[in-house]
Amino acid sequence: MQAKPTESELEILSILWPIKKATVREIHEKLAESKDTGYTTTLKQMQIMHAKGLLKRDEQNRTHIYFPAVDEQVTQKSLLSNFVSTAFGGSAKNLVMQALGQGNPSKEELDEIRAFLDQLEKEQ
Amino acid sequence: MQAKPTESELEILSILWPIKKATVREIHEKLAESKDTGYTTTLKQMQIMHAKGLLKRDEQNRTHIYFPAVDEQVTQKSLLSNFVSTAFGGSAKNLVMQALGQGNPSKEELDEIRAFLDQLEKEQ
DNA sequence: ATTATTCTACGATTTTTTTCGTATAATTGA
DNA sequence: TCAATTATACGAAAAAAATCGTAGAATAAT
Repeated sequence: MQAKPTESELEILSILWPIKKATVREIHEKLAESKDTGYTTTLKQMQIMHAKGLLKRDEQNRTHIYFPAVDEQVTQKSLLSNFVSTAFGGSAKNLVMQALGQGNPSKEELDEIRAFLDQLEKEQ
Repeated sequence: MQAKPTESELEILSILWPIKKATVREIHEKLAESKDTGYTTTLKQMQIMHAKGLLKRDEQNRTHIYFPAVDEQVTQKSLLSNFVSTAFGGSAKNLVMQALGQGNPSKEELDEIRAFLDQLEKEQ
């Protein structure tokens, strides 16, 4: 069973998911845009994540390369489920409306969501 | 400025928001359904929340009565905004679709959401 | 070839969050 | 009335999460 990533572990995963792989330094520089911690902090964090099984890494070369070891969708799903129940009293609808309200979605996105709603209903 | 509630503070707020007010014992018994911590732990937690300004309380009687001091929607909004950006790379749409997918919403809820989408689009 | 830079590993500290024990006062009930 | 129960307050400890410094090895730059 996969432990829930902490806040700062999630930051790292979020960077890593889209780009698939990265060195500690690359991650660190991304992080540095928004927070102000030392390089070894990022390094240590990623080592811990590796030990926990959240990241994989290639140790062939001196500069290790890290990969996500957990699937983005799967992780999001479990975080979301936890979040909905603690922050939104279990109501996905409330969360959805709030999210839409502040997300400023484009017409295209709205249409995608509509299509998705239709499909959901049909499946039922 | 309002500090972000921690995980277990959020559990307490979630109980309190719908029922508006409660004693420590009432909260504790609710919590006891899902976790297994002592009474004084809940008490202390609520005292801390009071000190932080997350809860108000009426100290008239020996058994204090606690109230939420932060608005549910406002708090949810800020938590959500944080959550979307860390867990969903800032894409509200992705979060919404994932939430709908697992929420198993009823036809009524789906319709509400559709109406909401229409309204959003009109506003733009 | 030397020096400077860049990495990892390791251990430790700091900070934050959660939990609990004990003392004391108020209330309840036998 | 006197013992048992139920509250709060307070301090502290335990647990979890985040941060950093230093050492030593590999690589790069001069």
